[in-house]
Amino acid sequence: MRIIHLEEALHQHFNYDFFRQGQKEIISDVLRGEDVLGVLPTGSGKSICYQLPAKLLDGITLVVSPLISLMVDQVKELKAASFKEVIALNSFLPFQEQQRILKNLDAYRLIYVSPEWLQKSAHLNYLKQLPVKLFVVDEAHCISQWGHEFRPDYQRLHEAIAALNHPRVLALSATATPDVQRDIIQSLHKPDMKKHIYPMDRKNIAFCVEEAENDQEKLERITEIIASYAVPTLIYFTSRQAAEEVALSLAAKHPERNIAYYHGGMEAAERLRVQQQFMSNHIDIICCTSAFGMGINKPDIRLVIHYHLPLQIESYIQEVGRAGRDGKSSVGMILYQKGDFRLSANMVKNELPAIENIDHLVSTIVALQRQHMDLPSPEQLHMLLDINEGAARFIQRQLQKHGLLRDNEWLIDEEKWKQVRVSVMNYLEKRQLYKNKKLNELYQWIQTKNCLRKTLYHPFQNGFEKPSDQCCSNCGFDWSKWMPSSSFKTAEASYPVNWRKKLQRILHLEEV
DNA sequence: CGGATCAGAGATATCTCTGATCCGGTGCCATATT
Repeated sequence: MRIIHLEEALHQHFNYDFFRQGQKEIISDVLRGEDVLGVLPTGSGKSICYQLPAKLLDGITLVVSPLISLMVDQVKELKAASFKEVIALNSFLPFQEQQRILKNLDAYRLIYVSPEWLQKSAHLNYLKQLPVKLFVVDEAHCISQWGHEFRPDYQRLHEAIAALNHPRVLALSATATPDVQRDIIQSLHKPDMKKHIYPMDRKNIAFCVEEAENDQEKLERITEIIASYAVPTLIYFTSRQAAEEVALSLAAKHPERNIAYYHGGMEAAERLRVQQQFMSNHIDIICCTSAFGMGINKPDIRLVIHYHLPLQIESYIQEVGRAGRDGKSSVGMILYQKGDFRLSANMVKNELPAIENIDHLVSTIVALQRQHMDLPSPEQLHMLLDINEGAARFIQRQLQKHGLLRDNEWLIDEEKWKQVRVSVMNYLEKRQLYKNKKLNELYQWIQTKNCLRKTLYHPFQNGFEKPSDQCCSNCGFDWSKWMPSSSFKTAEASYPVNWRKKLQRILHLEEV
């Protein structure tokens, strides 16, 4: 085999002169044919870890990506860098065009797909005819965070890997705690994955936890803070409605700032616009749900405030990690009130079905079958049982796993259900316990009297870097000593009035 | 927790108020006829 000089290849194909931390080690292992789990901090160039192998391997690299918008960005970027043999396959492609592309898939070296797309046997059949040499799972923590309930096809990637005759696997993530790493490895059925784990602590972020009595007080605190600091800011919420409401009242109190909201219930075009205006500093504060963030690479976000708590520490690390990508001093602030825990606990609970829901489903299907009536599609499950969509997906996945459901076909009989009921019930309990454990970890962390930085990172890695500015509110964090550098100009100074008007229209604020 | 929604009671046959109850967040996918 020809000896490849990786630096030369990197220069030749991507015009970089040297590798960043971790890249070369991961790429060497991948080229050697190993299965690899790579956990690299954000902004460290994770995508090169599979893009360079895609150039060097004699075959196709398949990348599973969680969002269409991420795939589109990647493809655009690669094409701009004259890597042309790239395609993203998803529901945005017109049917005819997809058919045409599927018949000519061997024209590509790098193919992006969603986990759902990959589950269609017709799609997989096309891929099976190709020499797929590398199977990449980008943002691999999704396997653990979404795969159990929200997007169960993330837990079925191992089926595709087997169907493709076991190409080497590369799973990449920026924040995978040991719990998540275990989950990824187990779910992919690759117990011998080689781990390349790099620390994820962020020395330029100071952590600040403050307790408030109620929502009113939270709002007042945020109002004060954004009055003092005109910096790009994210405020995270658990409810879409709360995000919108707070955005509106902040906008009313701070007419000099450009404030928008962002959540999954908005039109795609609107979401894109808010995101782009934030990137270009036309918006400086976004009140958002967890929908905002993946793939956002704005270097100068200085302040990330949590108005509500996320459901696990992993989510918190991801969300706060969007601050200070440029290495400059930033703050992660958590505002909480005692009752917030109940909100989170409720969300966790609603994500899982009760075993009675499944009993009810089984007897309903059996009754319908007896009367030769039409059976509901699995997609209608949450309507039928009047449960959360995630809970319905959980049922779907469990029935699939035990052979009571195949594609869209119910294979239910009461005897079979009786046999597997106990194991489904056990799994359900296990998930509930796990989720409560994760929630509890976060809650313990918020309430600790010890150093927040140490308590946050200690369970996941050995030590952490000395903070470059202030440490945390348990180590004497002082707002008055925080001097964020701001490349940011307020919209008033740098943009003509019509921008303001436009933004106010976005916020549905009529001019008074 | 806080809000939205709903059922039932109250003074009167349509509405208004009150207390109980429920729920909140992430995104793929979809293939049809004129």
